[in-house]
Amino acid sequence: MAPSRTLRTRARLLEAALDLFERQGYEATTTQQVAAAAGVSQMTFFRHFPTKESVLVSDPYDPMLAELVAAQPADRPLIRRIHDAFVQALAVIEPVESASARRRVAIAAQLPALRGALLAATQESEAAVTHALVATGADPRQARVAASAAFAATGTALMAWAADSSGGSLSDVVTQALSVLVGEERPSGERP
Amino acid sequence: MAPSRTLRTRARLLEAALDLFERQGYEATTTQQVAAAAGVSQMTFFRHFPTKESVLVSDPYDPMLAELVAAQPADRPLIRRIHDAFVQALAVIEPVESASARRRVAIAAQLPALRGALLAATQESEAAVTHALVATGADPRQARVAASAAFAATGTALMAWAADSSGGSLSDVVTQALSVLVGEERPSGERP
DNA sequence: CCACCTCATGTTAGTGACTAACATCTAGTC
DNA sequence: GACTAGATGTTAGTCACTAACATGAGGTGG
Repeated sequence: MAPSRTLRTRARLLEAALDLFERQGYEATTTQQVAAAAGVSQMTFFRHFPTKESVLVSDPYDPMLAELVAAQPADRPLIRRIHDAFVQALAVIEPVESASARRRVAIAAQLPALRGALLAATQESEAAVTHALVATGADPRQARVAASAAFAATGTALMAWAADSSGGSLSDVVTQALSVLVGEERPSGERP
Repeated sequence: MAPSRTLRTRARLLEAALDLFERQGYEATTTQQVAAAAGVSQMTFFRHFPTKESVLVSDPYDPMLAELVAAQPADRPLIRRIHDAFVQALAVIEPVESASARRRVAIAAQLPALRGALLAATQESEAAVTHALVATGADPRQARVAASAAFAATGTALMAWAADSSGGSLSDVVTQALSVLVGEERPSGERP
């Protein structure tokens, strides 16, 4: 069963866009070129991706994240709950997305404007997590702050991960980043 | 001594832009209209503000922040140091900027794209703070994560502050936001 | 008071992201 | 082999932003 025409076109556009971005740079690549390389018109590009940026930033995992956050025991600190939910989410996401995600993040990490866009794009996810926390009785203001901090930390770590191709699994990097917030700060790892 | 022509034009543009944004919305306002309202050409607008967004997001305080961060005792946790530096910085910034800043943030808080832009704009400040921390011997990765988390939390709190005009001083809001990260989570405020 | 020099500004023309409206074409259905 | 819905094409336009060159106003030195 071949994927629907819509999905195939979208995949061709994504592939063409990543190729061109990597080869000639994001800014030097026009949406026209991407469309042409995928064999469609510019209009079709914009029907599949609302903006040029959106090729690099997509985040269909909000509902799962929110669920996982809500499932954490409510008596633990907010950031700890978010931390644990993220780690659980990564176990699911990593095997599927790791390849394409790294390409996208690596491209985005190079341009300040795109780094920002990537961070900005997490806002929906942030809202979802915040909502999940508030539903368990958390103070709304604190929940929002905790969520934004956690996403910022994760996003920052993600870009560092994509930039040094030195490796380390996605999970490891994110876990390390979040543990800075949870309060375990030590250059190496000994426990008092 | 009257301010230079450059500064006067910039001030007129800023005022005209805020007025129009508040009255007819950010997206519905074109840079042409802003320029016309300030009595200059569109070209002149872009000479004073590199982008339309930049009217709402400006951040000349990076150097001070970095200095204050560097001045914190190096044996304290990263986030605690950032927290203290922010509080000290606000004592200086608040009296000067509070009025215009609130207008700008209030406008930006309404549009998701602008909320993102505002968060994204803190990246230079983040870099500055990260650098200051690393200079004191902190682990670069941890420093970056801590800085991004702190700025995200602050930015989020800022937007909440500008949105509910219910008041509370800028310092209070930011302090509360950061204390979520420092690990003092309590709905209200009693101290153990 | 005039020539002069420097910048802020104006003008024009262009690129590129994105949108609206309407025409067309393709994939599966009956 | 028509039939219909959704994917695509075409065209024309708006708006943010840029490059090139022309003009204008301000203060300075003579």
